[in-house]
Amino acid sequence: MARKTSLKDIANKVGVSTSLVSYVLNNKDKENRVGKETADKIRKAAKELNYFPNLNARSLKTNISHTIGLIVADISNPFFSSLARTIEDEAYARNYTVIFGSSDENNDKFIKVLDFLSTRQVDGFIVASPEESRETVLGLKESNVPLVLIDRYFSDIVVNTVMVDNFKASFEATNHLLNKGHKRIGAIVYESTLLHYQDRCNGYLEAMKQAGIVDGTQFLAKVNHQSLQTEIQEAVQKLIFEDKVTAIYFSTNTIATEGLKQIKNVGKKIQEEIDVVAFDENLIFQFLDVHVPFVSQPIKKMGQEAVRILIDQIENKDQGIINVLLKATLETKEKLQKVN
Amino acid sequence: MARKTSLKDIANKVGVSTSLVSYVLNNKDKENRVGKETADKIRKAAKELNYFPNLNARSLKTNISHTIGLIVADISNPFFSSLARTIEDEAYARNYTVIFGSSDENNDKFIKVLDFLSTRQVDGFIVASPEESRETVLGLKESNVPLVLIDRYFSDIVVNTVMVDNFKASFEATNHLLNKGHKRIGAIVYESTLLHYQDRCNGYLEAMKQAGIVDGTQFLAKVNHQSLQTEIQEAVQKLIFEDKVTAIYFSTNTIATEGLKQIKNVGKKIQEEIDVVAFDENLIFQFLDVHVPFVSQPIKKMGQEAVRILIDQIENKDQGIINVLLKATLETKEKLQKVN
DNA sequence: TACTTTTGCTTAAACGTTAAAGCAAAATGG
DNA sequence: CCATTTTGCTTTAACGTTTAAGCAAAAGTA
Repeated sequence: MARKTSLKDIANKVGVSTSLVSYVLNNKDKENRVGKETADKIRKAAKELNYFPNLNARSLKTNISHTIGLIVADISNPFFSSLARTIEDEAYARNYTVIFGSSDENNDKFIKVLDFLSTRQVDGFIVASPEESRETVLGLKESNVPLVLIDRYFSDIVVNTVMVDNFKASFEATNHLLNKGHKRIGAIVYESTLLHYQDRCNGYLEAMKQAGIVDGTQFLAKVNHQSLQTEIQEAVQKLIFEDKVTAIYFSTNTIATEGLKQIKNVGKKIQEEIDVVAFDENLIFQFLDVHVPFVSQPIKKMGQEAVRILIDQIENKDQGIINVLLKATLETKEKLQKVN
Repeated sequence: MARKTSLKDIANKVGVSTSLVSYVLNNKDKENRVGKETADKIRKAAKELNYFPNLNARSLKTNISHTIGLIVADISNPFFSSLARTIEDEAYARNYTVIFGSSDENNDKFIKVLDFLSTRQVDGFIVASPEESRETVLGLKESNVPLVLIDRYFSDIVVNTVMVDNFKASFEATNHLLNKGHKRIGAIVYESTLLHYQDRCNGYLEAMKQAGIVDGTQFLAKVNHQSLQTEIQEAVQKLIFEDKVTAIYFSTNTIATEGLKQIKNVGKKIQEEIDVVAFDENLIFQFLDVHVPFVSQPIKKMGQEAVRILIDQIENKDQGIINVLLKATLETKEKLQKVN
């Protein structure tokens, strides 16, 4: 691979010092009293030699790499890849690139990715922190690297966050079912230490409690991330046949997918026999003969806010700790029809 | 953000020169005759000071950034995000990070992303080149940056590629329908200059031709990427009601999703009334009451091969131009049942 | 004319690394 | 015991930038 052209190459060609070239190409020629003619010659030569600055060198000198690190649970998960996309767009627009890594909900992998990216001198991190990562995030925060937590948070770590109001959305989703007259409403949630998942769980429980119908924990199934498929299979069967629920709330995308499959598998008609509501949009909803109400997350807004906060922090337009709490809205059939 | 510890900090602490520290931490202490005790002291100090090398500085010196650039059409598209994931895993395992960008099937954006990543001194590119990007890819190739094209190719540009045999897979998919006795088989493909899409189209046409039943072009609907939804709507209606096809081949993931929706919308039963086959797996297949045969792409293998070829090239284990053609297999109901 | 100011440039040092070259002291060999 | 080799380290320069400081010539002022 041929060596790229450097400031020095341009300087030699024009017959000036590299400093002048640097000033001109950074559009600081006016402040630094570079002659108009020389400036033009330099710009022309830069074009001719197809010059691109070496950002590593610049970063070494300026300590700003214009790169942000994005760590999510799994980039191939549609929620995170959509998030990644909006983060990419926003970052590019601000002249930043993004390096990414997946943690697989595993703190050790998370640490590995963090080290990997630190080594690349990223200017800051946008992080969806995995299970068991409290200490790691705390350490990260204490290292004073600009940091924004997205999607997940820790109640006792004061740091920038961009979150969705999971509790409220869950509460509303459950209420939707309650309002339709259901009393025996099941819920399937992740067995997880992650607070945002617990919020979803608590939103459901609170709605049930306020409705005063029954102790919600009775109809609550917690499933494990690893053995999702079999556990959801069991959960759906238990809820339907033992607990005789008439509706189920699925608290995540993946749970909804598997859960709906199971309802079909056990021979029940979705919505007619077992009413449902889900957290997160899902392509498959379009293929059910009925409309599944779902909690829609403002992914684009989340990504934009996260990048904005992070870059402001990096560039010292610092405004202290910022916590953005976005509203996730329940999309029902009625609501959609109103739009059309 | 507190300054990170550098080689110099360690050198000062131990009381030696930075060179020694560099040798030791790069495990070149033996070759460079560093005393055992000093080496131990250096390693200890590095631990204590929580040293991480500055890869920008190293890269500046060595001209190797251990970063690869990944450019796809859209990272939020499930095919590409899955690909990104396997590329990430493979790259990390080889001590490389990946920076990504989406081209949106647009050559100008593609060029912008390329420049952006070049500037970051990536060691090489894995690229799913967008529409109208022949000249750009040619230029990239001529710049001698290590490069692997993935998913898409140009017949007249000799460069590393990792492809799937689209023609053959399409041919087999169409034959599957022919073997079931269908004669009037429609196909919906992208109107595109991208050869891999054309290959899919040609695979269909060739199968139809060999079957000698009818001129396939008659049942071929080309749809535009931009106005997908409406065009597929029209295409499906035309194929079913005017051309009286009894089966349809969907040549991409997105086309299949929209196409299947339309079949339902016009009141036809999938498979019973209109038989189908699709290119690429799709979550929604699980939600149809019938099994949709589909062409399964070896995404993991694609990512692994691309990274392997690229890094070998970067590290000069150069083996000339490599073209990998992977087989995409038709997954039918019968086949799946054999596995279980 | 003799000064100050402005203009247009160069020099030099630094960022954190790597690695070739150099150099003294200790160890070895005959 | 002197010459050679080995050992253990340092010095130096370089990668491509940025930027403060410096300096001579031209222009302005009085």
